[in-house]
Formats: sequence, C-alpha cells, structure tokens
Amino acid sequence: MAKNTTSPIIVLFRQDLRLKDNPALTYACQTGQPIIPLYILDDENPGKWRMGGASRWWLHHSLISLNQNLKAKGSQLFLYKGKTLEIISGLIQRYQVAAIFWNRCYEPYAIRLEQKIKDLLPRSQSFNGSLLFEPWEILNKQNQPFKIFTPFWNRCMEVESIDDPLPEPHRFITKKIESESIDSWKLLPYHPDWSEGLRKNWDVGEKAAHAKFNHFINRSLKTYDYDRDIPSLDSTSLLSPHLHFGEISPRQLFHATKNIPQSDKFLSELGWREFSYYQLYYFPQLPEQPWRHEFSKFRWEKNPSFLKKWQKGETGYPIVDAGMRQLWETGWMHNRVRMIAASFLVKDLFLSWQAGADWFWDTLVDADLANNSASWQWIAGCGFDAAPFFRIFNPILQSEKFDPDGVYIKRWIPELAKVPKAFIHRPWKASPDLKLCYPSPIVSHDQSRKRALEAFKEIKKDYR
DNA sequence: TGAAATGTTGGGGCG
DNA sequence: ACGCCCCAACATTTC
Repeated sequence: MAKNTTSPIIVLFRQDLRLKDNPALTYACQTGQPIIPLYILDDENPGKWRMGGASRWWLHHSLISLNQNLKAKGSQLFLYKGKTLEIISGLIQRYQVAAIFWNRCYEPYAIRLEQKIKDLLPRSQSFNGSLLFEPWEILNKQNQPFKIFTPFWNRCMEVESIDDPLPEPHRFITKKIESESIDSWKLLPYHPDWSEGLRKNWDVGEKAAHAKFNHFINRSLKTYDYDRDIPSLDSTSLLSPHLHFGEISPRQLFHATKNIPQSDKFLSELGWREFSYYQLYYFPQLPEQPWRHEFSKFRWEKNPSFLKKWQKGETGYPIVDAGMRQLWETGWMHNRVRMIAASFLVKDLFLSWQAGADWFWDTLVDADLANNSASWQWIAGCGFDAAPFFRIFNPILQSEKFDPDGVYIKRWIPELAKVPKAFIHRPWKASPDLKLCYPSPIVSHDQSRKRALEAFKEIKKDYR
C-alpha cells in the first residue's frame, strides 16, 4: 500500500499535558498529516502504581485545560479509558493510523508498554519531553551510571547542548474520532468530596503553570537559596505538580533561569529530579526494593495505629503534624517538612519507607514515581547518595530552626493557636490549664533515636 | 539537605 | 601576679 499522506498520526499524551515545548506534538504536526490528540486512562498497566486520589483530581482538571487549549487551535483532545494496547490497536484498524508519536515516560511499566506500541506500529516515534538529559547519555569515566548526585550533576552541566524549548505548533489538521466524556471517568472525589482544599490552592493547566513560574522568577528566585527552607514563606516554586503532569517542561525552566546569577540552587533541584529518573531507569525496582541491599534485612514495625496517627497529623510533634495536615488539605507539602515528616515515620515510628511512599502516592498532587521513590529511599538511608541512616532529624530542633515563630505550625494546627512561642515546638511542656485538644507525643524522640541507631548497627554488622 | 557526644580553648572569677 | 577552676564557645568525632 502506498504511503497515504492523509492517514492520521496519533499523538499520545500522558505526562506532557501541554502545547508548548511538546516535541511529539510539534513533529507530528510537521508531517502535515492529520493529528489525533489522544489521552488514554489506563488503570491496569501501572499495576500497584495506579494513579492516586489527588493525582486523579489534578488529571481531571489538566485534561479539561488541555482540551480547551487544543480547541483554541481548532482541535480537541480525544479520551479513552481502558487497556492502552487494545485501544490503540482498535484505532489503528478503524482509522488507518499511520504512526503514533509520544514523549517518553520512564516508569518501568511505561517503558515496557512503549516497546509494545512500537512493535504494533514500527513507524512510531518517541521523543524526549520530560528530562533535560536522557539517563543513558550520562555515564562516568568507567562508562557506568553515577551513584552520587554531585558528580552526576557536574557531568550533566558539562553537556553542551540542551535543546531550546519548542514553540506551540501552528494550526494543524485534526482527525476527528469518537471520544468518551471525562465526567464518566469519575476522577473527582465524591462521597465525600475532600477536594475543597485542592480547589482553593491550585490552578491547573499549562497557563497556570507558566503564571506560577513567572511569579516564582520575579518574587522568590533571588532568595531561593535560603528562603526555600522556611515553610511559612511559600518561597519554593510550587511547580512540582505542573512538572509531573508536564504542563511545563524542565527545558523551559532551565532555559528561563540558567543565566540568572542566583539560579544555581533552583537548577540543582531540577538536577535532583533528573537524578531520581536516572535512579529509576537503572534500578527499576526502586519503588519497591531498597537499593542498598543490606536494608532488605530491616524489620520494620507494623503498627497500623501509629501509621494512622502519622497520616492524620496526630503524632504530637507539631512540625510533623502541620506537614501531614497540609498534605491532606492541599495535596502538597513543603519540601523541608517532607523531610522531617518522612524521617519521623522511618526513624521515630520505625514504619517502612514504603508505607510512607504509599500514602504520599495517594495524597500528593505531585505524586511522581521517580521522585517519590528516590526521595523516600534517600531519607531512609537505603537509596543512591542517601542520607546515612544514623543522620536522624530531631523534629523539635528542625522546627525551631526552620519555623522559629511557629507561623507554619499555627497555620495548619488551629488547636495550637494559643500556645505561647516558647512552647510551640513542644506543646506538652505548656501549662496544663491551656487545655489543648492536641495529642501528647506518641513516642519519645530520644528513645526512638537510640532504638533506630541500635537497629542500624545490627544490619551493618551482619553485612560486613 | 543532622544531632549528640566528646574534645579543646580561652577569658574571667577568685583565692 | 599566679594558678586553678568553671564554663561558654567553638571544633571534632561519632552515631
């Protein structure tokens, strides 16, 4: 059969819900063939890592936003729910699809799926829309993957060319096909609808992402170095969910900030994101298995009651509880507080980092398999370039250091509003006639610390 | 992208 | 003036 220039190309959207700097879309448009912009909600392929509740809320709004942006171009987004391969094979037969274009994902299940799509339609093409550097491009002098962040990032920064972000494509022809309605997917929570805090805190979509980025550049980037650690300030970029869903690309962030003198710290945070994807690529078991083998011996506690209290923000340690409540209410937690709350779960409650990762997966709007897994392994001490296990955060000291006046704590824990500054980091020492409706600490940090150190000595000893 | 324990130093009070 | 002790303040080691 002769090559048919009117046969359509499917552009498969996944974690690249944008029009600007979208290589798959741009190069599909350049063929001049009709385009089928397609999103498939496939809850089966990811297995255990099916999208969590907060992510589904975000996805709902992001798809609507992408559809609107496409409509402004005279196009639209077509929606299907089910098994990716089955749906795609159906479309290929029905519409004589010529090829499928997509931007690569790096989750192990996504990589496997992409290979099968390529087998289905060999003319298909994949592109880099989500990373500054492909994992296979960055190797050390022995041609091995880096294990430590700093040399990894130094090597990245020696790479000459990072492509300039692509402009939005001009008008293109859309091949119209049937579509499901997004409401039938029931991505939004009901019974109960817990999404009010999310609605209040987030604007979803490509335009919102750029607005937030501009605000960050103008207001926070200059003092990012220091202010990003103060959770009451909202001085971080707040871009994580936009980045995860690809409403804005790392290339866009990189190019807009690389020449600004104070941008190093921010760029290195992008570097940590790259490093997480790198880890997941070279160690696909990252979400489930500790990278440092000796940690598989660790006997984590199984204490559903402690886990519940951590999840609900009722541990009795204000900074931990404030973070966990911010997460529950807004689908997001400040980075510094994530470290403190995560350290508390692993090293004070002695619950597994996997249990923490599961909870974050369900509740974060920025839940990202690479970042979430790598960061939990980092705090637990078993990941690439991880904090050593004996490096244990003291939740009281961290609180005094990074939230000295308790502004962040009081924002998220109204029960503590009346506690004087002197006791805000340790309310159990405040006068009993305050009658706080706030729990006493469920564990003693001093004792937990000692216990964690003992356990660590144990696995280290065995391993030698 | 810790914190606690332990070691060292140097100024001041005091006999 | 001198030695002794105390103890902050800082540095180093250890977990």
